[in-house]
Amino acid sequence: MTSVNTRERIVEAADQLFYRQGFEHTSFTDIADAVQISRGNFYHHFKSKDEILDAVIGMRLANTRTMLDRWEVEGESPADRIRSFIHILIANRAKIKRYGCPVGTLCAELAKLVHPAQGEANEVFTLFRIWLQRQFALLGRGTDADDMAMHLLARSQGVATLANAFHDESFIRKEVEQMCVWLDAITDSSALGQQNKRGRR
Amino acid sequence: MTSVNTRERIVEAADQLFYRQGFEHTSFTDIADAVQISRGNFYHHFKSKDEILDAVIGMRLANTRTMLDRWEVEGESPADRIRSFIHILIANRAKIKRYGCPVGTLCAELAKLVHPAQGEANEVFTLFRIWLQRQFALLGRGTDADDMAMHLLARSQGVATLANAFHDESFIRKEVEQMCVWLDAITDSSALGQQNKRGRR
DNA sequence: AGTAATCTGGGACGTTCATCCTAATCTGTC
DNA sequence: GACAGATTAGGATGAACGTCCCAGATTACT
Repeated sequence: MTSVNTRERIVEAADQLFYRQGFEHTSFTDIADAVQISRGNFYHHFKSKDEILDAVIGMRLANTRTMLDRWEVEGESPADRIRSFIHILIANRAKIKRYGCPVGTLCAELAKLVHPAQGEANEVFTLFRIWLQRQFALLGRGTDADDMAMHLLARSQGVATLANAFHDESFIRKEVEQMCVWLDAITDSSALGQQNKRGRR
Repeated sequence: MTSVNTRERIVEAADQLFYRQGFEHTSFTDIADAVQISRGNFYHHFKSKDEILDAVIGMRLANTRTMLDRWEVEGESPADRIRSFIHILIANRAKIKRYGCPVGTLCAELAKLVHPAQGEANEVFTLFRIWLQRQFALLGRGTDADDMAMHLLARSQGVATLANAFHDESFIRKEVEQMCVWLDAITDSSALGQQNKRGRR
């Protein structure tokens, strides 16, 4: 019973450390110190470091699914839901400035390591991609819904990368504004007459 | 005399390996094998691994400066020069698909390592940023030239990140096309009547 | 209360790593 | 041809790492 708790604490600590320090640069000792647990104790919960990574990715996938599902219920219109996606950048701006995007940086690292978990890490991207694709399709963009999903994903990634490199939060705000303008243009052209609110922030 | 050659070969091999495997994941043995040199021999050319990194970044900075200077001479119009920048993505599409953007991935890695050379690595970004800013200023966009430079940098980074994650070259082509469309819109609105050729690839 | 399963701590092992050291070889100069 | 400096090879070193092992401690079930 308490072991379940311990396992969760390990995964959560590893999640944070992998994000902040990278997967390879995070050692068992780092995680052990964070969870206040002995090193050798890990192997009762996980067979290897890679297995911890799998658990971390699994948790991220679950959290992402939960978040997207919530938005699908709460968001009034597809455009609103897409705006929710765009505003992740604002909500997480401080961490993005320091550590970049958790999804993008992990995928990039695992790609260089030629790590077996590469595919699972990319699944998080796919989750966003398919979700966005569905929203754009609902906006009447059936043909190029996937292109638009990828386009928006790419812009978010680029913003995170540069905000991190230049340590600039204001850049995030500017680009988020631009993305919303772009989205409004999409919305207006596909569903004429349907006015959409602007100028939040 | 031969030592200069060796030093250069070390830096070039390290450059490639840092790109493909990441800085931390590349060991002295890896570089030694690539250059066909003994391990202990490094310390006659470099005092530490960090010093090799400095040399690699220095070489990248120099190469980037050379490239940008060449474009400034060759490119007929500022818009042409910006198009040269955008087309880096096309020229390097195979490597980007496999390893991402060399600049972005290195900056992201060093940020997580809290590495002292972080600032120097970011300088490569700054080089592009200032160069693009100048081109946009020449297009009459004095006020928001820097915003546009950052915007284009971000989009390039995002494209590289996703092309790498999804292993998709065609996505690069699509987005490059879109960026050129965007650039043409900028050009047309700022310099009316100056027709610019379109539809390459 | 007693026993089996689960959990935990801490040390041991073998590997890899960056770095250092030293002896040998090469190179250029007088 | 001798000598000094530059260059090289390869082993030594100590630290850090992932992993393994096992003896206690705790928990759960009868």
